[in-house]
Amino acid sequence: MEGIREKKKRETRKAIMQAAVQLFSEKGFEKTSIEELAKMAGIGKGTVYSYFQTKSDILHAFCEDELDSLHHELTTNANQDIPLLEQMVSLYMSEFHHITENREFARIFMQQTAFPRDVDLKHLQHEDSYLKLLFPLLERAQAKGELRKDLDLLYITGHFYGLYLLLLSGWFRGRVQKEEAEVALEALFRQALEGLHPQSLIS
Amino acid sequence: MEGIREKKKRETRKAIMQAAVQLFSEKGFEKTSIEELAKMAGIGKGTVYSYFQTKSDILHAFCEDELDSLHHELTTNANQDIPLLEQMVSLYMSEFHHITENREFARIFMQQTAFPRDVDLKHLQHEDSYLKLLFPLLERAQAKGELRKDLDLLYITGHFYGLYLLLLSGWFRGRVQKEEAEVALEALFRQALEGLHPQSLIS
DNA sequence: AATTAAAGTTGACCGCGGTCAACTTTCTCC
DNA sequence: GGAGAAAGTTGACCGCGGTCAACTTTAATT
Repeated sequence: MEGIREKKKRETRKAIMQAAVQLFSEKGFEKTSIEELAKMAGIGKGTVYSYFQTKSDILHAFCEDELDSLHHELTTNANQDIPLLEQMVSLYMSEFHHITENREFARIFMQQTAFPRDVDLKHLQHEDSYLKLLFPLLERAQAKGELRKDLDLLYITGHFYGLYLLLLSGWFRGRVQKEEAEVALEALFRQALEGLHPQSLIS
Repeated sequence: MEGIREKKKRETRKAIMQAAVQLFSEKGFEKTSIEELAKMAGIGKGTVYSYFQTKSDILHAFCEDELDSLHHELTTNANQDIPLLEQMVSLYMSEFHHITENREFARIFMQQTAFPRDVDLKHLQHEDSYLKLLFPLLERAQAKGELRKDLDLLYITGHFYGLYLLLLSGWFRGRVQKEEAEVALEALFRQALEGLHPQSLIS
C-alpha cells in the first residue's frame, strides 16, 4: 500500500510542474524565479531542489513528458501505407509544431538536448525511444523497396534527424518561418532520398 | 589620427579577451566570475559590461574570431581538385576539431548559435561568411558534374550543415567519439550524395 | 504508546551576473 | 589654457539560482 510519503511526493511534484508550466508560459522561463514558483506550489524554495536538480530540469521534465505523449500519439497514428517521404515529413512536422509552440521551452530544451553540458543517460534513453519509433517505419520502407538496404538504420535516422535539426535551428535563427517549414523540410528530405549527385554519377 | 580613447578602448578590449581566454580555459566558463576576470584585465567589473553585453558574449566574440580565422585558412587552403565529398569532409572536420578542442567553449557557442534566444543580425552575418565560403565549392562541383544543377545551393549547403550539426550533437551527447567522427561524417555525406532511395526508384 | 531512526522540508545565506548613479578622463571649442 | 560637454569607469547594490544546517514529519521497532 502507498504510504503518506509517496502520496505527498507525487502531489508535490505535480504541484511544482503545474506551477512551472503556468509561470513559464505566462512570464517566460528566465523571468520566473524559483522562490515565486515554490510559493505558487505551496512549498518552500529548498524543497524544489529535492525534486529537481536545477531550474531547467523542471522545464526539461515537462518537455520530455510532452514529447513522450507526442511519440506515443505518433506511434499509434502512423499511417504506414503512404510513401516514406510523407511519413517522415508528417512525423517531424508534428514534432516541429509541438516544439515551436513555445519558443522559450523549446530553446532551453533543444540547447540542452543537442549540446548538453555532460553526457547524460537520460538523453540516451530518450534517443532510444526515438529509434524504437523510427526503425519500424524504415524497415518497412526497406521492405517496400523505398529505401536502400545496404545502409545502417542508425545512419538513416540520423540523416533525417540532422535535417530536422537544421530546420529547427533555422527557425530559431529567423531563417525559416513557421509557414515555410514544411516545404523546406520536404525539400530537404527529398534531396536526402534522391541524392545530391546527378544520376549519371551513380554507377 | 587615433586619440587616447580609441587606443585605450582597443587595449582594454584586448585585455578582457586575453583574461577571458586564460581563465575560461583554466577554470571553465561557469567557474570564472566576471569580477575575477575584470581584476585580471586590470579594470573594474562594470567596465566589462561596456565592452560586452553578457558574459557569454565574451566567449562568443572569441569563438567568432577563431572561426573567422579558420574560415580564412580554409578558403586559402582549399584544394578544389579533389572530389566534393573529400572537400566537404575535410572542411567540416577542420571545424569539428577546432570546435571540440574545448568542450566548454563549444557548448556555449553552439547552444547560442544554433538555438539563440533572439533572432540576431550577428548570426546572419556569420552565416553569410559561411555561405560565401561554400558556394564557390559547390558551383565548381556542379560545373564538374558532381552535383545536381536543379537544386538550390542554399538547400545543399543546408543539407551538409545539418549533417554536421548531427555529428557535433552526437559528440556532445557522447554518441560519437572524436576518433569515429570522420568516418561517421563521411558516411553521412556519402549517403547525402548518393541518396537514400535505391537506384531503381530514380526514374 | 514511546522511542528512535529515516526521510522530507525550510528559509537564511552565499556567490554570481548584471545595473546604475556618481565619478574621472578625454575631447572640443573659444 | 580653461570651461563645459561627452565619453568612459567604477564598485556598491539588486535579484536570482542554488546550498545546507536546523527543524518537522513519517516510519519502524519494541
